[in-house]
Amino acid sequence: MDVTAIIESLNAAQREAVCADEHDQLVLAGAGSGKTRVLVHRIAWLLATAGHSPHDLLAVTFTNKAAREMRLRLEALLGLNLRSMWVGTFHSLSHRLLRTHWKDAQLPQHFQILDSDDQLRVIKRLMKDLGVDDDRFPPKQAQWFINGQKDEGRRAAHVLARGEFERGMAEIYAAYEERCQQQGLVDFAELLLRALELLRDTPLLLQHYQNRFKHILVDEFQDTNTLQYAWLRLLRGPNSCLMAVGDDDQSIYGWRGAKIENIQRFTEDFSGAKTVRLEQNYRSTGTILDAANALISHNTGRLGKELWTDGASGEPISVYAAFNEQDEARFIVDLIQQHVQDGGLRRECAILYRSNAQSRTLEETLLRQQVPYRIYGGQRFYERLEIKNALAYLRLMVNRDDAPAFERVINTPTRGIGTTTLEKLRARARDEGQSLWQAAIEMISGGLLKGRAATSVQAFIQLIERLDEQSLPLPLHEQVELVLNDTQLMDFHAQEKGEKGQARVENLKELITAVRQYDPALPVTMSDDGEINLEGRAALEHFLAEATLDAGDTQAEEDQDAVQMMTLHTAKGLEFPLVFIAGVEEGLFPHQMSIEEGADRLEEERRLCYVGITRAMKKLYLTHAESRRIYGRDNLCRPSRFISELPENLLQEVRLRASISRPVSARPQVRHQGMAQSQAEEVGLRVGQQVSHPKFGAGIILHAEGDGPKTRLLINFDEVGEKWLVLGFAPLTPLD
DNA sequence: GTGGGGAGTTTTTTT
DNA sequence: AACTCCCCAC
Repeated sequence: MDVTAIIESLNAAQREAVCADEHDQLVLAGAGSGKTRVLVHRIAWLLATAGHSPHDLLAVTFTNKAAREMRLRLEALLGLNLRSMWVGTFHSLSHRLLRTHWKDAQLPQHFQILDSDDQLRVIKRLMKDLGVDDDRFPPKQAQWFINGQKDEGRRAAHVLARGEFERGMAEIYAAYEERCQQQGLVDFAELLLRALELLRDTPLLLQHYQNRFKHILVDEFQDTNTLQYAWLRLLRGPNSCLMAVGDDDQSIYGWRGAKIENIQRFTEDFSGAKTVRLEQNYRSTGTILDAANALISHNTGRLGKELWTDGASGEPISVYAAFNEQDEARFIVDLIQQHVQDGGLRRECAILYRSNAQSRTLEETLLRQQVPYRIYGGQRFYERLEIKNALAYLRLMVNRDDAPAFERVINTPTRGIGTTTLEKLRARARDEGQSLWQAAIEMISGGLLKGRAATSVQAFIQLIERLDEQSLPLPLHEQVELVLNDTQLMDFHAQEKGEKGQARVENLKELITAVRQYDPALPVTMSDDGEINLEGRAALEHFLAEATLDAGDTQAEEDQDAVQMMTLHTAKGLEFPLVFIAGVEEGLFPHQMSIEEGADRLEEERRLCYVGITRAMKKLYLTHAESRRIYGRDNLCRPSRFISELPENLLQEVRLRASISRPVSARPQVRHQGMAQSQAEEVGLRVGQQVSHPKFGAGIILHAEGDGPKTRLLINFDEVGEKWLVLGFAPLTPLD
């Protein structure tokens, strides 16, 4: 590797961070300032110049995607295989520690990971058993409470409960803690907390890892929560360095426990730390950066940072005031079509929005205009019902005591084991302190179940035992295939009516493919006396953990050139030449809930807007609607305060030009600003509707006043401009 | 065990 | 408006 060439390609600030001496560092990396590049090059520098081995380094990210990308870029840059280097998410690294040191962590060897869905089920079950009133203590809130406490590093015994509600919650937490321990279940927050406690309470282990990791590098540091920060501080040994890379202005996850304070106090906690600011932006035009800088300057308590570019200032930011969300969608889609007509690609365009509900209107319009699009977000592959059913069978094969898995498939597909039987099993398990599996076996052999129930439960037990035995010597994907067929899960979902069943079967097939391609990267632990079996089960266990920790993409990657649609949160870290931010209205963005929650939340919304703006490379559009249907009701909306926080000289109000619009088939219904519904419905008109007039040509309805046939319409005609016409007299034809 | 009907909910998302 | 959850009837 030519280190000199790499270093020369960096700017001064980047170079300072990459080639820094071995001390703690805080790298404040503005949007588009080459953050990942610095991280990757720093590691390369440590390996090539400072003489470290990959074994000495630990790189932590938040998402699996980011971890994969980092490893990939490093391997490409160095031309090395970096399997010995720890690169992963807080959760995957914690998981690794716990699997390796399960005894010291006081966990059963085959502990299972609970995803949030399973966690909620466990909590609901538990509350039923405890007889807790779920009106006063909603299970979702209990889950929120428990995770929140764990994220703060607090065990049930340490909860500071004030008031009846919190005391109740704390009791649920304590019972939940006990049940998870008993069943060998570990939720997401528990992975981190347990790993932290493992290191804290096992000095030799801590020393070992502190000595090993000479350098710890963290990405997206502004998103760390209390627990993650404690984890980092513990793992950084007396002779190690921590490099935290992040951007306080892009901290947008406070609502789920991220502590922006962590980045703000970093240099106090690590007193020798140097701060490097990366402010030169390689992504956006000067105009876009000026707007971003101006917006974020309205926040308080910033560490301070100003983005700049030596590139062109580019086009102004366009602001469009739509009549309603349909008009907004049409405006956006029109411009995208124009972009494509001018030779651009659809994938260069991104539509960003605050909440998922906004995607529907946009989708409908794209669909109608036959513009291919891709939506990010939504249900992920390993979270789908049919996939979770399949995984539950596999989990039972690995660990018979896994109660959530047992409950999920005991009667899926239906095999005549109803609530009554299940309740008996639960009662027995509870009274004897057994797992459901044990309870089932003992009740069968003790003759405590009668008739059909006994037969069915026995058959279920035998099924699992047989599958376990038969699948053991098989390759992983054949194990899964066997399970899908012999449990009749495939048939069960195949006979579900409608497209749903079809899709589920497809997904199950997809699961087999995914397993076939799965490379567990296992250290080969096969013993001489041919215990291939052990190896086969270990592979399955790895696969199951990975499926839970990385729930997969929302949808299979499509090669088609498509418009990119996602929430502002999802867009963080991405960039697009052409960006639309839709629904920039008070109440929606900033969201009403954030406005009500106070200044901190509002500042977070502003950071979210900052994130959105800085996604744009060349051209940015902000759109807002005067009227928007939310929860089935029309609301009048004011433009967002964020728009007025942008310097006016950077903005350009988009004049309505109906001529750029193509006709769309909005359902002919009018319920807007007093326009008479019945009258208008007859002719199929509504505000925002495009119409044609024999004399004035094509135009678009801007306003409606009055009632019945006397309704006055303000129409902006392409050729002759704005005109007031009376509905009853004007020969208007809707353009659909 | 399924399906219909009524009531209640409704930001943002990863692990 | 659209979705989930829960209860009740078949």
